[in-house]
Amino acid sequence: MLSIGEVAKQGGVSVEALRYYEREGLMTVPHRDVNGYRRYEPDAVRHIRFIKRAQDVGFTLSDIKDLLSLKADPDASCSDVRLRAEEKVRDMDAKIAMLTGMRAVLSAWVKECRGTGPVTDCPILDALDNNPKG
Amino acid sequence: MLSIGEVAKQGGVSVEALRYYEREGLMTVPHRDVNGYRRYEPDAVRHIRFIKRAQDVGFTLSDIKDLLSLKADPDASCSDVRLRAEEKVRDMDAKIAMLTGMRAVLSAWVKECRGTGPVTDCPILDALDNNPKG
DNA sequence: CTTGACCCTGAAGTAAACTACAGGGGTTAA
DNA sequence: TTAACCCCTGTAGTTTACTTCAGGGTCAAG
Repeated sequence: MLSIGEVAKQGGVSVEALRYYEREGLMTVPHRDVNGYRRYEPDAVRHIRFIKRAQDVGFTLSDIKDLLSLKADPDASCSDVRLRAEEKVRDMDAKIAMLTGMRAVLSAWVKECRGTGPVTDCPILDALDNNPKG
Repeated sequence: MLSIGEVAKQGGVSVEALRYYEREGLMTVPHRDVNGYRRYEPDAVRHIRFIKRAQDVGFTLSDIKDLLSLKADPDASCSDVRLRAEEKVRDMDAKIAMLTGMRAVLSAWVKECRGTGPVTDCPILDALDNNPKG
């Protein structure tokens, strides 16, 4: 049995984050010691790492809550999980596409700028002002 | 002279957003009519569109406030603007790289999943659990 | 004279994922 | 016994870019 501090350290999160996960229903409520301290099974560390890895590939805590209930549901199927993952991949594709587009526009403007001279004659500001110089 | 509703419509933002920009110092305080209503110069629409275009290429309102003060500063140079833009491009590159990495990992997991069978034998959950199946 | 469209202020709510703070108790070792 | 840690609760703050709400004034048309 581990204290909250030990779980936090081994899981790579803060103690406050653990209490937050508990409040948000991402973890089963741990047992309490006589003094009121939380006591975790060693398995809790694995659980935290699951959450962290899921975050690392783009899932939100809300998504993760959903994944965890699938994981715990004997009637759930593998395709339920795959659907969530595919949707997340699509979300990321959309974000990447949007960022890539913005990046392209902005870097094109940067290229037009010699970087010298007064701001009154700046191609970037002109572009933002919709005052194409050509 | 335009009412706030007219500026909002022509600028493509909400009335509340305009008042918000004013509070945040992104717009010069407009004149007031006898009844207390805001009265804008026609130029205000151009100003709003500047803000929107800057948002569309990834600048935050805080960045934009900075850009606007450069724009208004006769001593500012074009390179000041370019530095901001280059930094933003770098930020976006970092975000794109992070998303692309996450996407790659997740979609690799998806590919391992046949999408059939019980959740107890799901390669995606196994990966999240750090239980490589091979 | 009332209905509807517009305007005003100030404060609070939203999402996400925590962090920080106030105020207090438990444990251990020098 | 006092310092140095650890733990507890509950509430509030953080960031961004607004939106929503409560409560109320203004104005033109019918």
